[in-house]
Amino acid sequence: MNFYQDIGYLFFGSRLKRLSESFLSDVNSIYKKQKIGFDASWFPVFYILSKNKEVSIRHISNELVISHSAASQMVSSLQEKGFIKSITSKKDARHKAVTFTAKGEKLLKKIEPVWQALQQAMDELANESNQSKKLLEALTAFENNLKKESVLKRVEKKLS
Amino acid sequence: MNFYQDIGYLFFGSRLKRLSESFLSDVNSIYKKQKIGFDASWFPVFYILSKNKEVSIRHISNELVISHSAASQMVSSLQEKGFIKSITSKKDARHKAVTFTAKGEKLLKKIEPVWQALQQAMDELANESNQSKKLLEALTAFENNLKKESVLKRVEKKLS
DNA sequence: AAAAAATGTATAAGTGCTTATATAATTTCA
DNA sequence: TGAAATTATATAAGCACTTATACATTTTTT
Repeated sequence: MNFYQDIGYLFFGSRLKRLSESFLSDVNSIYKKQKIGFDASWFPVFYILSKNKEVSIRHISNELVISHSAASQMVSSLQEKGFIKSITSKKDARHKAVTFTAKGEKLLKKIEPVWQALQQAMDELANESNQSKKLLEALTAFENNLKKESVLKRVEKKLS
Repeated sequence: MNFYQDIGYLFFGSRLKRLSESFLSDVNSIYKKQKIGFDASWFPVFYILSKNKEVSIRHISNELVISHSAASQMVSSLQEKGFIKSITSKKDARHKAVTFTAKGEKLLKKIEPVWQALQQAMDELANESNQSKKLLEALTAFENNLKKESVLKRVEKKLS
């Protein structure tokens, strides 16, 4: 049963997922403690709108590399809560022009200091050891290697 | 807007998740092409049962660091498909003793060569550059730093 | 030995994605 | 110009988790 030894990468996926979930849950605790009515899952859309006054749903889905459907659902949800509004574009009636409401802008101002603190904390965390400092770089390198040749092709070669 | 610059770790979670999903989807393509009726999501339970003849649901949830509920649902699903069986333990009636059926054992034999090939492919992938070689190590270091002091505490310090 | 706490399990409801499908608006091109 | 392809969106259904709840069994405490 030799091949079980280095099983690391076979459980890789769930390990990554777990890490990201505990991270998000921590971030939500921060908002709660600061008494800010914000949820970490809203971050991506708020972040994009903080940089672009007006975006389409397709733009959001492209930026976040999620399905259009997911982006559409995010926007619907934030719209129901009154943080953003979306109106059909004048120029191209297929597009929705998504923007902050006044309420959304106000919330953005409140959360920006938290993002800043979070950013600093993560930077420090990443610098605590040489290895974790390299995590983002390692991740990028790994992703790039995968682009060169997919897991699928790599395994097919072995099995044929 | 200086603090937006190095936003890397704020999108960290979704990036990890995406990588793990594309990995799992690739692995499923492999099973399909090899005409093996197996799904990547069954791997964790099959793997654990390949190492332990008999396990409890609680053991599965601990090993995989998922909720008991999730483990329970996995077992139910694999049981419905006829790959495993679970009977109430003689020694402690709270436990279920989960084991392979003959059908499950047979499938295990079929997938083991694929796991082996996958393992080799991932090892090679990890060795293609110094940086991606370090990915698992970097991940571990990062996790350990987080254990020392949570993101929550780190951010609270900054904000107070 | 009885009461309280801990442990193991199952199920319901919720979340945030996915794919599949449908519909409308625009662009391309024969 | 009209038909076909593309683009943007919304919604339904499914998936794999989660938390909350309930319940049975065992262990611990007094």
